[in-house]
Amino acid sequence: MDNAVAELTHDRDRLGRSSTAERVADILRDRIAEGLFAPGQRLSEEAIGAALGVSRNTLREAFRLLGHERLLEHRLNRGVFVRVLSAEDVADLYRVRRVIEGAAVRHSPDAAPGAFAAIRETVAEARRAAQEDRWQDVGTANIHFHQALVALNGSPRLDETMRQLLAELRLVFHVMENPREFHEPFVARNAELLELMESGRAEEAGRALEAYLDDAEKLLVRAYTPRS
Amino acid sequence: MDNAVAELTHDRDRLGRSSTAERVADILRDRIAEGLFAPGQRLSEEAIGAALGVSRNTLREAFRLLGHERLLEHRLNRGVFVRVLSAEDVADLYRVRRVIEGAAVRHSPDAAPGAFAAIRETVAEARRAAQEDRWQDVGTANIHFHQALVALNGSPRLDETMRQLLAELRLVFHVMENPREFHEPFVARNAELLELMESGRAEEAGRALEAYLDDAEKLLVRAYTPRS
DNA sequence: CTTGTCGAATTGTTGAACAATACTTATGTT
DNA sequence: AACATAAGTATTGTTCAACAATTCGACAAG
Repeated sequence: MDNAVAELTHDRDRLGRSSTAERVADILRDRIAEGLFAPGQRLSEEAIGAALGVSRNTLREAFRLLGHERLLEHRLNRGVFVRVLSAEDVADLYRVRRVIEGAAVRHSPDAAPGAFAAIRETVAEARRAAQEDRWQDVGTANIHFHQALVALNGSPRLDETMRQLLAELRLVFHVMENPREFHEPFVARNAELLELMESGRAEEAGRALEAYLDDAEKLLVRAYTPRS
Repeated sequence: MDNAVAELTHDRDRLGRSSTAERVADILRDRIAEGLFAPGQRLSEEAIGAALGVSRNTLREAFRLLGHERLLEHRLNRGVFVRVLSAEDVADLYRVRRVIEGAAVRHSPDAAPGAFAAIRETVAEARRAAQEDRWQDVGTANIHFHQALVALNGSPRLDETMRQLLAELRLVFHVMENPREFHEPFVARNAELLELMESGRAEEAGRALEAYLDDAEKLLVRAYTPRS
C-alpha cells in the first residue's frame, strides 16, 4: 500500500468529531472554566437552549456529557447546576494528584528521552506570563505544567483523568481573589522540580512534589471555606 | 437526633437517582459486562429503543453516558458500537492499574484500621467460588478484590476510576475461553498480597503486585490478539 | 476494475406536546 | 402570628413525529 495514504490513518479521528451536542459541551466547558458560570448556578434548559440556538434534546445530551465530567451536577427534576466542590472534594482531588503525579515523577527516569521538552516549554510559558504580569496566564501555564508532568506516565487514560481533574480544580481556583499570590510561588518550584527530574534525582523530586502539593492544597483550602 | 434516622443519610443518593436514561444505561452496562453484546457490535437506536420501550432521545442520553465510560464508541452518523479494545488499550489499562493499585499497596500502612476486612472478605468469596467450581464468580470476586484494594487509598474518585477501568477490562475478559485457567492462579496470590500488607511489609507487597499485574497482562495479551 | 449515481436505511436535530415534579403563592386553621 | 394545606405556576422528564444529513450498498457507465 502507498505509504502516503497510510499516513492519513492518524488524521482519521479528526474527521467526524463534531456533533452539535459535543460542540455545545465544549462551549459550556469553556464558560465554566473561565468562571462565567459560577458554581451553584443553575443552567436553565430553555434559556441556554435559546441562547445557543439548539433544541432541548440536544442540550440535554451535552449536559449528560458534562455531568459525567463532574463539572455539572444533575439533580432529578431540578435541573443541572454548576458543580460546587466541598472541602472534601478538594482534598480528594489532591489525593488523586499525589497518586498520579507522584507516579509520573517516580517513573521519570524511564520516560521517553525528549519527554521533558514539553515540560520545559510550560516552565518558559509561565515565566513569560509572570514577566508581563499576566497572572491568569501563569495559572494556565501552571496547569499545563502538571498536565505535561502526568504525560511522563505515557498513559492516554491518565492524561484524560488529569485533564478532567484539572477542569474540576478550576471550579475552585476562582475563589482566589488574588491570583498572583496563589500562582507566583509555583513558577520557581516548577522549574526546580523539572531540574531534579532531569538530573535523575527521582526520589528527591518525589518528595519535592509531595511538599508542593501539600502547600498548594493548604493555600486553596484556606481561601476556600464554602458555606455549608 | 435519632440515630436510626441519621443512618438514612447514606441511602439518600439512591432515592433521586432514577431517571430513565440512567436506568437504561445501567441495563446496557450490565449486558455489556456479561458479554451479551459483543465488542464491535452496533447498537441500533431503533431496535434497542423498541426493545426497552424508551424513546430514541432518552436512549441517546444513555448512549452518551456509556460512551463517556468508554464502554461504547460513538461514531458520528454511524451509530454506537460496543467498544473494541486494542492491545494498546489493554497495556494502558494495566499501566493505570500499576499506578493506582500500586499507590494503594504502598500506602496500606496508613490505611484505616478495619480497612482490610473488606479485602479479606473478597478473598473468602473467591475461595468459596473456587471450591464449588464457579469460575465465573471467581473472576467477579477477583474484581472485587482489586476494587477493595484501591479503596485503601480512601479516595472516592480513585474508586470510581477503578470501577470504570474494571468495566473496560471485562470487555476483554470474555476472550478467555477457559476462565478457570485465567482466574484460578490469582486466588492464592490475592491471599498472599493481603498477608504481606497486613503484616506491614508494604514494600514487598508492592513488588508482588507488580509481578501480579505483569503476569495477568501477559496472560491476557497472549489470549487477546484482535484482528486489526 | 474503477468511478459516478441512485436510493434505502440510519443517525442527527428539531419542535411540540404532555406528564411528573418542584417551587411559589395564596388560603385557611389554630 | 405561625403553621399547615392547597392551588397554581414554572421547569424538567419523556415521548413522538418529522425532516435534514450522512453512510453504505447496488448498479450502471466509462
